[in-house]
Amino acid sequence: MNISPNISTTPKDGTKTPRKTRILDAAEELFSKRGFHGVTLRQIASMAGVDVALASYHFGRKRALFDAVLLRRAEIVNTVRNEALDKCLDNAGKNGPSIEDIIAAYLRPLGDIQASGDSGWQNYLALIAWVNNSPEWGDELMTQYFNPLVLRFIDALKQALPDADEQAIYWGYHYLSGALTLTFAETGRIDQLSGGKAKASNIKAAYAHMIPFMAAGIRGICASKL
Amino acid sequence: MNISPNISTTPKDGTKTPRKTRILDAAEELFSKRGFHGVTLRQIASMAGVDVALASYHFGRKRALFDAVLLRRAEIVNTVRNEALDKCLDNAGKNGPSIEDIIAAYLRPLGDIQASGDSGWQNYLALIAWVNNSPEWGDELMTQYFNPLVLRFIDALKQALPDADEQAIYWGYHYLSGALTLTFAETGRIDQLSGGKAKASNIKAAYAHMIPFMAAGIRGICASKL
DNA sequence: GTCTATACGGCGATAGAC
DNA sequence: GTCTATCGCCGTATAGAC
Repeated sequence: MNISPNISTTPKDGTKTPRKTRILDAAEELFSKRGFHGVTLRQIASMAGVDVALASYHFGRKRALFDAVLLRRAEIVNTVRNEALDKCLDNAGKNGPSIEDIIAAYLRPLGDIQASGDSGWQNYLALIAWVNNSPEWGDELMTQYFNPLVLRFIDALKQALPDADEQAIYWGYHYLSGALTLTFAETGRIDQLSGGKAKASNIKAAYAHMIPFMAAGIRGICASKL
Repeated sequence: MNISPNISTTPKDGTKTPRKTRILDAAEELFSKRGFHGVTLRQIASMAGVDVALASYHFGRKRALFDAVLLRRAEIVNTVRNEALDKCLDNAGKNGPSIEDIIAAYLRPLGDIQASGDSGWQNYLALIAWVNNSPEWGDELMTQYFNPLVLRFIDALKQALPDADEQAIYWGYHYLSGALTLTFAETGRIDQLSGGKAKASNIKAAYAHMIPFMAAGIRGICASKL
């Protein structure tokens, strides 16, 4: 599936794309690297090659531009991931899908997006990582943009682990979420720490390890009485 | 062990603590909530009840103040965690400690700090979460302040899993790190998502689940051929 | 040494003229 | 749809009071 309908995926010919889109692209890139407060409208405008005031004209306040950046790709991500979850549930036998299948359905679309090499999408995912870890807006924005999908995912886990303590499942999701978003953030820390033996740029490896790790972890806390 | 020698742990009598300390406390709190760029020196000075210029007098540039905040508690955390790792290795039988023991030694001191209820320490941990997820400085600063401890921890894991693929261990650490720092961040997201069934304020639950989760996860990716 | 008052150049977001 | 103007706050430097 094409992950970027209606979205300029940072084409070479920058001048042909609408200025409004160029502003969103620039904002996405800068916000993803330095967060909301670390970026100025002038920097965004400069990177987009437009006048400062054009951003305000199109989007209003700085915060509204930030929201517009988040919103632009949210629907697409949610569609792709919901489809993956549908397929996972449909293809399962009468006992339902395995934990691995559910987690793979949740993660793999993101891995595909990240591995596509589209820098716009990579910036978007890094921005989500920033949002998720923000004490200021993490709760509000993640709830606003991704709650239905997350709740479906957690529900599938509950069905696959009918005897599990509910609280354990929420904590398991929380850990998965933290690990996932640190992977999005691409700080370079794992490269440094491992002396190059593990690389953040090796997206396939990141997800290939993440799926069995999280499945085993969730099984672990749901099996053990705490 | 006392986790806060020489450090004012946000006492009631705010006026008695040295102004330099009050500046650090205020900076710690504000940086932890809004990040480096989201805070101004004037806000910090105002919260500390001092003149703006005093921060510059004591610390120089804004970035130097930020570093001073990080440095202040880093040595203490590292000491406590190194001791926990020492004890874990000493107490182990000739086969060495289990994965669970190693992870518990790595995590439990942080759980104790967080559960102590000291708001200064809680702000500090939230700030570390911010740093860890920062594409701008995450790699540089985490390496600078915590690398020796992290390398010891990873080494202990390698010894406990002699047949494991090295890359898998680094990825396992990476996931643990992401989960841990999202827990520090206390965004309130897990409360919201679970409808109150799991609470970020329940630190004991967070760590009680985290230890078996991570142990099972690391076992999982080290056992399976990928 | 510790601290305050003040000032400066620069850039922030935004509104209003064009 | 575009640009200029404005006002306030930014980080920082400094002169001097205690």
